[in-house]
Amino acid sequence: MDSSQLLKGVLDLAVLAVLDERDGYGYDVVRRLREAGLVEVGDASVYGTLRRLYKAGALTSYVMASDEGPHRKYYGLNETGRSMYAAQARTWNSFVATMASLLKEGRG
Amino acid sequence: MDSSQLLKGVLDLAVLAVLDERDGYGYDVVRRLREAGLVEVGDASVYGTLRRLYKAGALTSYVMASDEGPHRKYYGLNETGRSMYAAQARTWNSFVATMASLLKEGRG
DNA sequence: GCACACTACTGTGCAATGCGCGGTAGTGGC
DNA sequence: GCCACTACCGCGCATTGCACAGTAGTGTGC
Repeated sequence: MDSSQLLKGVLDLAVLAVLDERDGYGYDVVRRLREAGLVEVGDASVYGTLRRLYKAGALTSYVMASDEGPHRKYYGLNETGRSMYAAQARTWNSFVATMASLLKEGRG
Repeated sequence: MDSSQLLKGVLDLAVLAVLDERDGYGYDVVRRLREAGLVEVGDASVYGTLRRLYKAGALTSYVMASDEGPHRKYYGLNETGRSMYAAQARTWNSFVATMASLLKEGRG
């Protein structure tokens, strides 16, 4: 198992988490995820996730010019996105708890 | 997000965990996972995972007759399986920790 | 002795999603 | 002009969980 498989279904949550902290554009989200420890995340995955979340109505989007390169497409959470974030965080936490109890039994 | 996506890449670990506790056959593993809280796990997924892990050399396999139905194909961890289990558990735990720090930042 | 339910395993095809790779563009340094 | 870095997008692939259908053994009710 490399963590690429672990990301399945959780990348949405991770992206929602960084955007909940503050709006960001694709390249920036990639950097923030990597700094947070998700070093193996691919840029294409993040762009794809952002587009998917936007299409799902969870994100707002606005374009801004930049001094240091091409334009940046910023994304931010809207109400739908925030409740999606909360719901997914809950699901994730209970899932983690379930896994924790499973793993403990064989080792405690 | 339904937890089916969360299972991606983690079902291996979950199956290794229940087999580490004690040998089991497919149907039994499904039941134990569901009792542990993974209620949405599909039987075909578990059988597929068992076959995959067996093919990867992580499991031993032996067939036993049963009083209450057809034969049962038992699976158990071998050395490879145990080290795979330990490695995946470590990866999982550090991944969970990374996610936890990500989620915390946006909420206090 | 036949239909049915429950146990137990298998195969096929599908859908979701992360990724590698390559392509397009803008800005600045040499 | 060429290259590096920033920034974004599209294509096709691999993995993997699942629904569904099928095979088979055992016991129950009639």
